[in-house]
Amino acid sequence: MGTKYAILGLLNDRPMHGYEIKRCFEEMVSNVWSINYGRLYPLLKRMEQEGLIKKETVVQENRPDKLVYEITEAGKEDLQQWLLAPEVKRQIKDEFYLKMLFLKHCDLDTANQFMKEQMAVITEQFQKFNLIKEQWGNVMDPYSAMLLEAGIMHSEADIKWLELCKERINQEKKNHIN
Amino acid sequence: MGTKYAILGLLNDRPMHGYEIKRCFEEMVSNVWSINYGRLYPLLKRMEQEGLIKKETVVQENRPDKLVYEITEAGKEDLQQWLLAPEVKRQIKDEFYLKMLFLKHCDLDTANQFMKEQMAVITEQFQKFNLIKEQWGNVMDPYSAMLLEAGIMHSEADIKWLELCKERINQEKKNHIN
DNA sequence: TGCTGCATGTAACTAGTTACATGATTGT
DNA sequence: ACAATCATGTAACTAGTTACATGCAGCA
Repeated sequence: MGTKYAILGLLNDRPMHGYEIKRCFEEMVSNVWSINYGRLYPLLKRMEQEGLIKKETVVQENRPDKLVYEITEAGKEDLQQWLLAPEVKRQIKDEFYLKMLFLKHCDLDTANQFMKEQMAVITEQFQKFNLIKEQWGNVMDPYSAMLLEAGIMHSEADIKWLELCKERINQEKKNHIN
Repeated sequence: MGTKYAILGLLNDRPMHGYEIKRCFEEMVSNVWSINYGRLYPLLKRMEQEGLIKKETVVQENRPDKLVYEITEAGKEDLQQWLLAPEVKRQIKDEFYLKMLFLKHCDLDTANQFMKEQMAVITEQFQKFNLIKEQWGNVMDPYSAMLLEAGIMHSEADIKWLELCKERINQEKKNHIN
């Protein structure tokens, strides 16, 4: 349950309300995780019942009330315990790779068209990451900067891989004609 | 729905029964996708109802009957349509990255211990991929070989990234003491 | 007047996991 | 005698998505 620990990890910095947690997800961990309200609010309730976090209602003027959640000692322990175990079952699960595998069922033109468009998507992502690094790299906290770096390095790997696939597929499909 | 298209993609090669599809998942796409029987069998039924695949019962001696599924024209069209659109919402979603982010909540020793163990896991994976490449690379079909290459390149990226993180975290946590 | 942001939530849904049930055959 | 392989399935569960509902504030 990554989402639970992502929430605990964010709350270990400082207490936050749901809306704020969602914002944090978007700006800090969007590269490697995401959440939506339909999952967030019920999960916060459950985590409070389990004693991992505790709630305080903050009444605001001209604004809806905020339910500010704070991590408890039990929550901190749970987080630390999760944190220590390395991830063993890792997988680069992405439909992009599935599509690449099934390019074997396409003709060469269609395959090349797909790879061209996918390459555009990935390089755009790569450039976006680099722009963020240039603009915010100096003021970012080092751990968020690390995640950004992971994004950069993996899009770079994808670009190189796509280049390799292009060559191989073009060679393979041409041989198939002869 | 990646699983649906993974099944269609496999059946586009040749007709298969459920058990066989599961085996194919394990040996061909396990690197980028996976499935379990609890999802597979009901999904096959649904896909048959939707007219994407059609079933034929093969009676066997000394073995349970097989339900062999074949892709239909509608299924082929559906597959092709999915195949053409590049993946735009891409994310390296893995709890490993989350854990790396939350190493900020650990002391230096704990963080180093985690990174050491995680590094062992990733290099083992990397070596396993390379062993498969050496042993089977020449006889593998080029598209499966491509997926293997993706696995290699991404574990390589993770190794380099972890190395970078080690340096940064050690520097950062030492500064924090002073 | 209408849009965006703040703030919390639910209902209905899809996707995926785990554990179990059945029962024969083949290999150690 | 026991485990693995072949073969299909279901029930109960967890995880995650999408769309909707409410309502006020501030801005163009």
